[in-house]
Amino acid sequence: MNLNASELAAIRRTPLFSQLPVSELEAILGNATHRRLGNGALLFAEGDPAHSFYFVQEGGIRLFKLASNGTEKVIELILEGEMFAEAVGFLGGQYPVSADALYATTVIEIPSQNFLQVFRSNPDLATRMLAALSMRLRQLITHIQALSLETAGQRVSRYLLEQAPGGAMPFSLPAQKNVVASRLGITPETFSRVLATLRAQGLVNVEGAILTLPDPAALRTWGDLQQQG
Amino acid sequence: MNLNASELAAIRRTPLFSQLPVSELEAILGNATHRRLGNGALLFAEGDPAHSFYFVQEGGIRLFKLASNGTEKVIELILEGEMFAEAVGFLGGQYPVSADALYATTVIEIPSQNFLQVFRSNPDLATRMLAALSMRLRQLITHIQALSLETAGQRVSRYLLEQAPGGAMPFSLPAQKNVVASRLGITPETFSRVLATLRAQGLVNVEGAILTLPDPAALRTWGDLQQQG
DNA sequence: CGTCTTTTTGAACAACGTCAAGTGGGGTGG
DNA sequence: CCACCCCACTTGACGTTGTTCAAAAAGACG
Repeated sequence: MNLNASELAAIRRTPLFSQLPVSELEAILGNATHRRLGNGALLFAEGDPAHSFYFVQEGGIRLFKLASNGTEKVIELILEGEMFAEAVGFLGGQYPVSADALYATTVIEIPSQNFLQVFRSNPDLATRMLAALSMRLRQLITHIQALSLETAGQRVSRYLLEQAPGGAMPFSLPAQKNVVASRLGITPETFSRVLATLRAQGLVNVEGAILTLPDPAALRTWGDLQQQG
Repeated sequence: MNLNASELAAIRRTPLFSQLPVSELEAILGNATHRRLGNGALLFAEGDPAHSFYFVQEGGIRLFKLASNGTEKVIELILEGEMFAEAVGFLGGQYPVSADALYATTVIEIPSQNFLQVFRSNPDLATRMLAALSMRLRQLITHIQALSLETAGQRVSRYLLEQAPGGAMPFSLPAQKNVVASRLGITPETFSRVLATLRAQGLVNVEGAILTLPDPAALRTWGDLQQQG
């Protein structure tokens, strides 16, 4: 195994692997390797044969799709300590999205092959896997709902509320504003404008890259008011 | 078991159960029951405890979410012979969407409990399940992409092309136009207008409720041209 | 036929995107 | 230490798409 103790521990903190016996975890991670990615480096492209899934050890990953006119649409942002592309091995097909690094990033690449073997003999792992997937399914459904019936204001306020740990703690955006904007399905300009109104109303404090939500409840109310109709 | 032979056969035509040994299939379907729904009848609501998944024996189901202002957004349309909500049992939680009948509909309600048991002892079923889920995951990702970077015209043309079996065969929309429009994330009015232009250009023929695409390739090209940017 | 619902059509409006010009801050080199 | 540049971000003016509201037309059904 190519991983050290602290890396193992990190992987064990994911819901999927938290209670897997050591022997099986080792079987899965047997061929795992590190991949170090510079800022913006491509990890895989949409359509590439899907042979591995990934754990973000440090940094962040952007999952996106390319439209035929060349513009990119961010589907999801994966941050430190999270896993992604776990599901792809099961169709033996291709990655449905492209992935690149939000900044200097280290991922652990885990070939799906070993995982599939352990999976077949460990019902508990299988169940966890299903749970993880169905959770992601729900997130995507929420995402769809947000895109199709929320205004830009609603999406931004909701996103900020999701980011704020606890509710009023300071936090920083996980990526550049144009990336976050794309994740929200809006342009950087619109994102900037919404943030400006929010700041003007005292609902968001901006100090450099650090954001604070002085009154999360008020922000939530404001978001609801944005509703069109 | 409450199901007759032809019902069993129908269920066996789903990818998930196509190769499951009879004994296990019977174990899963042991407590299955019929549910007959009138036009528009509610099967379950978002937030209801999720105890079962469903097979559409006859008719169709609309999965939707309610916004806080009361408007409904269609997430997916489930037609005859398809299954849905397979995944919910694994989180033991609540349905993330509401479901009602598109027209008079019969579904087979399968308690997830039995399924979970068989699942734990049958790695093959588990693998199929994962495959099914990751396929649905991909569909949702496509859906998200469509909503966030395709114009109304593109979405309609793509949807029509998806519906047309083979390419040029006549077909009818699976639901009323306002339902389909919502599924596409547009208003009925916009849907109607797009269809009107399409008809004017000879790309779609409308005879009552029956649509035909005389030239699928041309329709696809037209859709690509709608691209904004 | 008359009524009710679905669909179509029309016109005005609003939200968001686009294009373009500015602002500001952090890093680099003088 | 300061000046400059570069890049991300902001701000402004304008155009387009799709929504909204309203009303007419077309089906469905008794």
